Amino acid sequence: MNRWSKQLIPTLKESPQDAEIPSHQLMLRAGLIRKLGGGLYTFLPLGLKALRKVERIVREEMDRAGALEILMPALHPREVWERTGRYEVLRDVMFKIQDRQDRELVLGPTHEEIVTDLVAREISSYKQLPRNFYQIQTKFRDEIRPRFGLMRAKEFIMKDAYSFDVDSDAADVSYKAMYDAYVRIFERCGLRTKIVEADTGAMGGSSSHEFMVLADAGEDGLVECEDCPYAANLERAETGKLPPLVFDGAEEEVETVDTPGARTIAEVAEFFATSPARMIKTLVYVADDEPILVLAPGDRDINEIKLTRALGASELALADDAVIEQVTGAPVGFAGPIELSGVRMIADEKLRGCQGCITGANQADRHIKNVNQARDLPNLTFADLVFARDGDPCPRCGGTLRQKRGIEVGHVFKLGTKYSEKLGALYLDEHGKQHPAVMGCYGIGVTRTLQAVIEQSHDSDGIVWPSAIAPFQVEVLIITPKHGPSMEMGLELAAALESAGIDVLIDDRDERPGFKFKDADLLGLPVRLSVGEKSLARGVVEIRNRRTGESSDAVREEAVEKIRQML
RNA sequence: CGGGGCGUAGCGCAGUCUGGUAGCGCGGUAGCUUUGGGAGCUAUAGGUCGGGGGUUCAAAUCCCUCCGCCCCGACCA
Repeated sequence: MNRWSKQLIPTLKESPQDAEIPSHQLMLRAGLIRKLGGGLYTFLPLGLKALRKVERIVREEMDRAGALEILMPALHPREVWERTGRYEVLRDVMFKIQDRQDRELVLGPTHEEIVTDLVAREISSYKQLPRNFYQIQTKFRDEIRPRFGLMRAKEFIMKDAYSFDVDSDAADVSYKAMYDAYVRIFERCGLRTKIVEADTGAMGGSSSHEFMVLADAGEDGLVECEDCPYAANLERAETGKLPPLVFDGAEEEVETVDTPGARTIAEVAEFFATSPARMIKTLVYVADDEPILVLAPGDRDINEIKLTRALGASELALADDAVIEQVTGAPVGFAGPIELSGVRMIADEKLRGCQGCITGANQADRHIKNVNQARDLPNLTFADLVFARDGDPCPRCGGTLRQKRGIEVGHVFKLGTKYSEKLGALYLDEHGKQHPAVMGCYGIGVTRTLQAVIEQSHDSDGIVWPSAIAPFQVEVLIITPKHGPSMEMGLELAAALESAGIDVLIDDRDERPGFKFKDADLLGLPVRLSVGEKSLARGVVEIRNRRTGESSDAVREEAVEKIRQML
């Protein structure tokens, strides 16, 4: 019997100062978590109960998909990370420590190296493949900026899985199995997710999908097509072809114009009394030590991931002022592609065929107008370099893309053989020939998923838990605990519910009814069963659905069955 | 790391500009009343005013410095 009076459920009437988004506020107010420091949280009994339910769903679906649960250490010797070169890549996100022998260890931010090392030692034959290993474990990342409670924490619980296959086709099958398992997991958690094409980032690999929970508080931008299933993370999203940008002055010769004080796109556009879209934004980047002139429409933002990819660069950064002046021969703010030689240029596709545009003259306080790409910049290299945005055409069907924000709760990657080659995860085929295993990796942010559920399912009164992961499914609220018959009836019903396999919390506190009702709404358990003197006098108890707010009376005998049907 | 904000009782805040007995609401404890949507009255406990240094007869308040937290940005699996 779980009695509130014996629990630790410290609810708060007011929202703590340092919580900004609804899910974070509610987790604190409903007594699920407490903060220890930035990005560090204690799970209180109720929060832990919900977390365990998410974990159980994840475990069941991973097992069902044939993955094998293991548990790897959170502490790793530095050398393992150096073997793949990722010590450098992830240097800044890893917590580093020394043991008493001054050996260097890191707290694991992820486990590709560790699991691949295991497979390298234990698997040697095609007969042992495919295999998929997973764990549910605490990860550590020295986040630049922890945020929003569990949404981005320094320490968080992740389910990570790693598949190993004989070849790429087989790996696709493993990938699909995980993809399908993820769909079921999030469905069972009561989450509506949007699956988007994603960038593989520091993970490497060929393709990946992210499972996003649409929410204004989400940290990731994404676009989805109104007319077809296309959806992608903004980091990756492409756009369909737009008509060439043609403005007034298209037929006229280029002309250099004095533009005193107009330096930014907005200032220049204002000077010419036109829109930023007419500007050819010219940025100087340095890619692997080589300066590059990057051109884009003035109202678009450069997507550095796309740019890096298009250039085939490994390092990319905006040039500093000195480099810009050296390349353009002018102060910052007046760069342009016209009559500039000796520097590599790349332009966004949307500038192809543009006419009547305005750009910098590579002279202080001067710009050039009537630029016609085909005539004035005939030898440009084009690539997709800018972020897609709301209203752009869909790259698949030409429909309209809508921009949204989302919380990334799951991510699946096809990794290829990057890790298996470097760490020697090789197997022998039936002809005795050695091959690296083809890998995939699959993550679910378990703690983040829990918070995402609340972000997606709450109202002005509190949390609205999906039944599957609610800390308890039913709250038996005894209105006047001092009234003997009420208490007896409450305990009896709670016992009956529990024998029916339903999790029950009994609010037996000696508090005013209104106070307890408010707390019940805040906690948001799916069903509230109120036992009070008045209704007992009529021989009934009250059953209320948290989500719909509908309530109805039930006699003792039918209460359990009625509740069971609501869950 | 850049920009902004904050740090005063468990929580939410006032007081800081203009130095002079540390406050309010909620919460806690005890009692009485109340009891179907965050009750009322009374009493009571609870503070290194984030830390350190300085100025001053006197510092929550002014100065220096450090720390922590939140937001925006950059960055990130």
